[in-house]
Amino acid sequence: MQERPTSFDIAQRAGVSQPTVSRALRGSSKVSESTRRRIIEIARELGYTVDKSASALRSQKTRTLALLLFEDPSPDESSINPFFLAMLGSITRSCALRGYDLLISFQAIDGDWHLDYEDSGKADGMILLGYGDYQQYRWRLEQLVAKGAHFVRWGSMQEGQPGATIGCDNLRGGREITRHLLNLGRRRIAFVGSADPSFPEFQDRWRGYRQALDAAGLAASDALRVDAVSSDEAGRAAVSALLDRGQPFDAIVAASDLIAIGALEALAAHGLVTPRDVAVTGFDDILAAGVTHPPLTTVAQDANAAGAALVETLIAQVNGEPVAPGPLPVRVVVRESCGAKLA
Amino acid sequence: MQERPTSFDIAQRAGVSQPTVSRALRGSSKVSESTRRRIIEIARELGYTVDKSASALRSQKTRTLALLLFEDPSPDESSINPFFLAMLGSITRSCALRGYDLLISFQAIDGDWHLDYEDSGKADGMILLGYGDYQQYRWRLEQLVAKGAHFVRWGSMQEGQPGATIGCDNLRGGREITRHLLNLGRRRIAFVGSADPSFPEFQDRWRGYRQALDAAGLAASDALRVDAVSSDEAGRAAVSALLDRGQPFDAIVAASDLIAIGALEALAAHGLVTPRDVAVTGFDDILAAGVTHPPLTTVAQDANAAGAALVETLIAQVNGEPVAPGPLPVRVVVRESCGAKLA
DNA sequence: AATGGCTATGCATACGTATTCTTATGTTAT
DNA sequence: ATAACATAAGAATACGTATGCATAGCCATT
Repeated sequence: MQERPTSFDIAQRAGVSQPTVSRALRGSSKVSESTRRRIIEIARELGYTVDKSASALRSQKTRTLALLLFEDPSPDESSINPFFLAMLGSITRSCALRGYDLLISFQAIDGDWHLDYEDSGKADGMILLGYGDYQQYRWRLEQLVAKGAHFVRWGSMQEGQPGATIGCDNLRGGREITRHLLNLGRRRIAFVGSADPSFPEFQDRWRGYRQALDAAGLAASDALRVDAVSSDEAGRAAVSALLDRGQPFDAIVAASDLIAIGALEALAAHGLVTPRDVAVTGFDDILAAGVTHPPLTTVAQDANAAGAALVETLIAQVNGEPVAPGPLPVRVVVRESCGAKLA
Repeated sequence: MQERPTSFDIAQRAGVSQPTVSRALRGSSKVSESTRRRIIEIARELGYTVDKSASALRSQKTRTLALLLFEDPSPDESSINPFFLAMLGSITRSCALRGYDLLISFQAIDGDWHLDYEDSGKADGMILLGYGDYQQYRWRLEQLVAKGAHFVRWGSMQEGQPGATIGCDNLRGGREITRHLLNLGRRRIAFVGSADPSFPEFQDRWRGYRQALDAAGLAASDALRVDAVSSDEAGRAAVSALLDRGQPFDAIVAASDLIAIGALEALAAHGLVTPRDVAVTGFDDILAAGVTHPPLTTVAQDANAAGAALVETLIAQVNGEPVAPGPLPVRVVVRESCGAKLA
């Protein structure tokens, strides 16, 4: 266990003062190039690294971002939404590229997270990730805005929301996947997923679904919509309930891949063949979507672009450069559950 | 943007000194219960939170752990090993339970991570997660030990390794899944995955595979082993190569689920039916394993237990309480790719 | 009543860096 | 030669908390 060298140690060996060391290492223009090189060399020899706590305390900047993940309603021990996990990768990488550390934390959406991270100097800003009841959410966002906290939220991009929000084009995604099914000749298309304002992404996808039906001269029917939050169990239960209604349908637009996976299982359990009897589509393009039986046609969100956009926007905000990003593009990924690849 | 209150503000309103506030909030026994209650009340009113940087600087403890994820050899942009992602959830939760924050970071295994986190006071200890070439890894671990750094590694538990390691019982897992196939009457069982000391987990699984064959009086043949790192592409390529060898086989023990998924695809591409022609098993029980076609029989590692064990062990180590955890149990999950559920 | 011991609190300071202000050392212009 | 000035670096200090040490008050013991 060696003694950790401080900037004073470097200063002494370099024959300069401690502030000069600090300036040299931070790239200040007020230190001569020769001195800087000498200092950097000595720092490397001694294995010196800047003390994060001291630096943060003095400068009041942590160069750390916090990622807050909100659980789905049922805080099932092991399941995290795979799409968010995929974004985690790109968020982490984007942070690293910009020289930021990333704190990660799971939160109950009705917890006290809104008064912690930035206040306590744990992070310079936070990324908010998670489906969840927007009503419970909103006033906390407003509190954050009032405090002047820095944050970016992943979600449905709508007017009048407190703070910065980035999301993919859920409306367009819902519209295009539904149009895809219409083009394949499906006419009685069900929607599985909440259309409630509490889940604005799902609501947007549902609105897209309705737009596509309208454009085709078909009316969306409440009899063909059934609520489900994002889990395979919910999808299974919802589709079972739908089947029990006795309303005929030839396709299901699921509001997420997890729901779609549940839907596939429920259909199979009832002896229906996908896509022959009922076509099924998802949303998210998680890894599992490629290996379901049949493989799931879905709407891909670009998790990499999403993560990068969140990080870039947040850092800009922290630096006081206002930015107004647009919605991220989506893309229909055609596999087999929609029936497009049948003869 | 309000002014952040400090412990002095609390002290002033409570009519005590700043140190008393600090003691009261940290639960020191040297402050009277009535004073403590008053202070806590005032702190809550003012929305006070302890400044993490200042606290860390003074006490030299960050109450933060760092999770370092090492990439697979090819740093493919979007793919993270799903099993590690699953562990991430329980690691995060365990940290939260113990009042620790969690820093997360992706690292190249041959990078400079070993001299950063603890030195710079970013974290009190680190969790090391990732398959990777053990040779490149080992001397960095030795450096960490020499420095007196705190860390726990996820991996193969073997004698003489530097620092603390926690892993599941890979040997037993390999043995039991192989025995399962033997019990189902398979006799020409191939192993797909590296048997190289650079990937000790895979090597352990391979050793278990051999033990099971030995116990059944069968000899493991090099002709039925083919290298693959953990990705579906690698699995696909490996099984194609195996098929090209012309050696007959009736089962594949894949060293990971991702490899197994690649194997399923390669077999299907060659017109072979799983499990009729070739049974396939995986290792990890990632989410995707339940929805492959056919669903994958695999060895489940308990990601929750694993994450908790890592965190508990590391915190104990940080607190100077030495612990010596044993390997975590594994469990064969029987689905359909092994043929057990055929008539 | 004087002494000792215990409890609750205050005082002073340390943690290691970044920043503001000041000063020394040239350098150029007059 | 001197004044004006740019440049590089030092001195002093602030950031907010935690902790070792000192002390005031109080009760019990003799």
